[in-house]
Amino acid sequence: MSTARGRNGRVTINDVADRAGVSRSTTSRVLGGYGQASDEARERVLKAATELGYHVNTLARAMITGKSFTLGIVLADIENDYFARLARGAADAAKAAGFEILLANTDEDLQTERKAIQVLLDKQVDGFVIAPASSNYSDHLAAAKKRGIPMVLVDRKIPALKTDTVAIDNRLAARDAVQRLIDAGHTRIGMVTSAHEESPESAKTAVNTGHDRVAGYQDALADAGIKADPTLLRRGSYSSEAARAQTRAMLSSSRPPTAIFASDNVMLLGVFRACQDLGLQIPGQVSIVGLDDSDWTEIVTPRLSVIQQPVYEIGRLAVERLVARINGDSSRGKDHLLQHAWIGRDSIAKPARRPK
Amino acid sequence: MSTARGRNGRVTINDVADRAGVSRSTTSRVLGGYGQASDEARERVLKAATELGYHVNTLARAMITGKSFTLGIVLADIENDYFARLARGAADAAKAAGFEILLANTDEDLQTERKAIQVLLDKQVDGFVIAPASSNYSDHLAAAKKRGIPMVLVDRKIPALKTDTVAIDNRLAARDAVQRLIDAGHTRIGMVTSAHEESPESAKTAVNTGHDRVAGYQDALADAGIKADPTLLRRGSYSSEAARAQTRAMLSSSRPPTAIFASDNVMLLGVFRACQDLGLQIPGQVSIVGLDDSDWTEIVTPRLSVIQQPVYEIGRLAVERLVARINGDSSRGKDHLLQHAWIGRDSIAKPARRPK
DNA sequence: TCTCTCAGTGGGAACGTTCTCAGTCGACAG
DNA sequence: CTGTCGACTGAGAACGTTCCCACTGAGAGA
Repeated sequence: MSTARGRNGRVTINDVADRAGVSRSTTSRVLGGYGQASDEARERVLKAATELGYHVNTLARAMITGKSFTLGIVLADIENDYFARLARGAADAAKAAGFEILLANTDEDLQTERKAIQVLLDKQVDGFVIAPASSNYSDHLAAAKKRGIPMVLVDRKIPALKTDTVAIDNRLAARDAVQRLIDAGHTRIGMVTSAHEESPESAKTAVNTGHDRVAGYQDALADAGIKADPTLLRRGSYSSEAARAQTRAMLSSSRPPTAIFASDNVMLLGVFRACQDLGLQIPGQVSIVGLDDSDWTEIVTPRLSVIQQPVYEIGRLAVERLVARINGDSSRGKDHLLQHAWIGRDSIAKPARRPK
Repeated sequence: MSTARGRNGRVTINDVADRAGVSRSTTSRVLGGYGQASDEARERVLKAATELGYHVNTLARAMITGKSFTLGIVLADIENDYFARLARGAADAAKAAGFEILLANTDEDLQTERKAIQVLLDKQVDGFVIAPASSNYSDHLAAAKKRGIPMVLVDRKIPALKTDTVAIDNRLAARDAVQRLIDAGHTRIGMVTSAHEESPESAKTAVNTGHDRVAGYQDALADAGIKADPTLLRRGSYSSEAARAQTRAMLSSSRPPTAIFASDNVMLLGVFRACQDLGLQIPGQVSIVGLDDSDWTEIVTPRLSVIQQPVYEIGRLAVERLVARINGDSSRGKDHLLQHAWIGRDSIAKPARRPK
């Protein structure tokens, strides 16, 4: 009961050793569960530790062993339900493997991301999972990799890094989504995305999720022999309000689309609200499909058809791969492409006849 | 450019000192920004540090200083948008104050919570923010407090701990929500909650958020002279599916309510879906009000009226209070009650006439 | 010239662990 | 009786910092 203490108020291994009447080394062996120790020593140490309320200082341990059993998770925004669910999958996997999670939001800002990674490294994380803000500027990631810090990319690829990446096949997923609209008879299909237009030089290195989805959209159109209309591809910043404005503009134009593909859940929300704004019947007057499911897609009227990503699985697998790397797996970095799924609901119908 | 290293592959302060031609002490002073150092020494140290790519090992620093600049955040579930937003507020405040965040999910499980707190303490967090799973069993929190670890409670109160608590006035908020239904003319008002029935002994210590909201519901009824009908107070586990089932049962009973108050966002989702299940018009046949806003409440049909909590602010303020404690504020623990707000939308109307 | 001060400096201890290594002791084989 | 082995132990170094303290030398004041 007597909570004896070292000078600093904390119970240290020395206090336990003193009370148990054995050396610091033996105490450490018992408590750390390695090396040899007689039954008697073990018993006395354990008893003393319990009585004193001893708890290991993992910082001190980490200094010696070089392993902090802490993982960094670097995401754009934990408030976005996509990342929240991803984080949950990651957290569960981390817990299962005995690791804790240090969280960082980047808000898609490269500078913030650089800083966050530096802080994580300073805190001696054993590795990190990141949804990188940019596919072009990844020197900070390359530097970390060079220093031997394991990392796993989620949602977005940076092939040059040759690191493990967990995601879906975004191009194929987008293609599948658009194909559903084509199957329903649509030929004027709009897309709302936050992917910026590719500049000549970024096109070489950028293999961004957003760009992949645009490519998938174009694939589907091309396969169906539909000529892409550039006015139907709307790019805005990554916010539902931007998507809302873009969608309103597109639908109010002289040659509006009969169906719209939203590149992710944030954009989908904006697309949906724009249709509400304009009083358009879904799917009577406009069909809608999104890439990414969300809680709300099933309770709005009508329920929205979407391509669903196994987000939780992505988070979980990312951490599992990361832990494998930390534990010495040095095989070549690999793309882990998980399967997307079609969730058919009520937001797609035949195209409405429109006055020419 | 030459990335010189200590024996372990990491650049240490010794490497920098050697290169700069000064002692470890001086180097530490310059890099740590304390104590005296001549301009010349400063310059040489900084130059050497940059050249070698030196970064401090915060673990080693924390061991000496006793401050890890890491905060624990213990929440039920980061996937719940309430907690996600709270976490975001906390993360932003932490970043502003120069702290990092170690995240833990408890799933409202007491055992998990105990473990999580132990792990956080082992990792030497400087303090933590917690939404405690139980108001009754808080010995682990009391123990941490006794050890001098600062903590701030969010969303839920444990008066016995006498610690800072950041929340809204749940009883008043619930009362306000129900009052809106009464104002619209309702007298048969149901409530769906996850708060368990109070047992005689828990009633003494438990001052749970859930119980407060039930009390607020009862306050409003009592003030209006409405006799509470126990069949209209439905308790289920904390999941929207449970709320959905409870709501369906209540609405299908012989004397259904004309309006329903949902105690939180998870419950509200279940209530809403139950109304959809039964094909009931909202607010024509049933009025609905919730406590907690969510993304989806504004896009469903009809848009739901709710009491909104300043969730982000709660997270932010909690961390600010925590940081103040860490920095020496030893004033008495205080309840910080933030203002809730009424968001009037389209889910409340006069009670429908029902066949007797 | 002799103090006194004070900015600047470096040596060594400290933080709380783990790890390496040499040593003791008893058992047991030859 | 000697030698070898293996279980067990503890002293001391190490991890990468910060902190304490004593020392130096230059400048100021008497």
